[in-house]
Amino acid sequence: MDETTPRDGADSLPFDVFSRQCPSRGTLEHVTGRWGSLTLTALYETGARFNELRRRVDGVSEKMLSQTLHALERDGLVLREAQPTNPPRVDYELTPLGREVAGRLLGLIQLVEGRMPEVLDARSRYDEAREVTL
Amino acid sequence: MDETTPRDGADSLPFDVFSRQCPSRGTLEHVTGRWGSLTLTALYETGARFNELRRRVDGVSEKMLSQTLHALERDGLVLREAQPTNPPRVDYELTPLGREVAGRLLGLIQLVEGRMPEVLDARSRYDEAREVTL
DNA sequence: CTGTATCCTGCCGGATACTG
DNA sequence: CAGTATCCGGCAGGATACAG
Repeated sequence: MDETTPRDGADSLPFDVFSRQCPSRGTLEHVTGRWGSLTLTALYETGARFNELRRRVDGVSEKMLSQTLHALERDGLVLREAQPTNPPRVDYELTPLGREVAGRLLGLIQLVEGRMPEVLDARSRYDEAREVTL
Repeated sequence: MDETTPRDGADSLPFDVFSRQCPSRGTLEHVTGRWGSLTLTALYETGARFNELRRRVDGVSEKMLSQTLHALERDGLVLREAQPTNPPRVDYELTPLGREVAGRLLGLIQLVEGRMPEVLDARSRYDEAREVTL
């Protein structure tokens, strides 16, 4: 593979996330970002209202959840349904595309969760090896 | 589902990424982070040396690539092989676990890349709707 | 070539207060 | 309840220089 080739099979890709200015990179960051991934997967089983969502995603602030939801809604991954009642009630749920993305994220998360023992093991070994040198 | 239940089926999970202090959250962030996801998938097809990797991941700085690689190596996802030659030569490649994770990431990335037309469409509609209101 | 070390800036993101 | 507005500290992360 010569160096002008970005990567295998990527020649014909209109949206290459490995290229700096490609808009797909921004979307990927929304999806995989600190709160984006958790928000999407939190909506996988069932939709939720704002505060319910806050409770599902432990640690997220109002501001960041709001920002995250707006970005995901703009990208067409989350659907926002506001009801003009009093008190106001807003439901969030995944769009079909959002569900596909969330499904993949869920798989990734479950893989990571399931392999945490290995990860923690690797960390111990890594840290131990570093301590000796120090 | 009462509010003490974290989420469906998660009762018995030792590592729940939805909980704030769980170490799995940190690993997930390494994996899905801005540079982590691109670095891992860039190594999927074949290992690479430092500068080759920098070229594959367009836009990453030396500092961030170095940091990212260290974090991934510590978590047992990337293997670092330094050869004591002059000039120095260091090869990076995925561990078996890293390959599994990268595979999932690759699927996610390809999904996003393939659906970018839909995403851009959704964005246009969203922005248009906002402009009217402003 | 393969990195660290240092400096510096922007903006991420938390806390708080306020609105409808 | 469902958010926006504002302030502000910390750190992510870029640029640069330097080391082995």
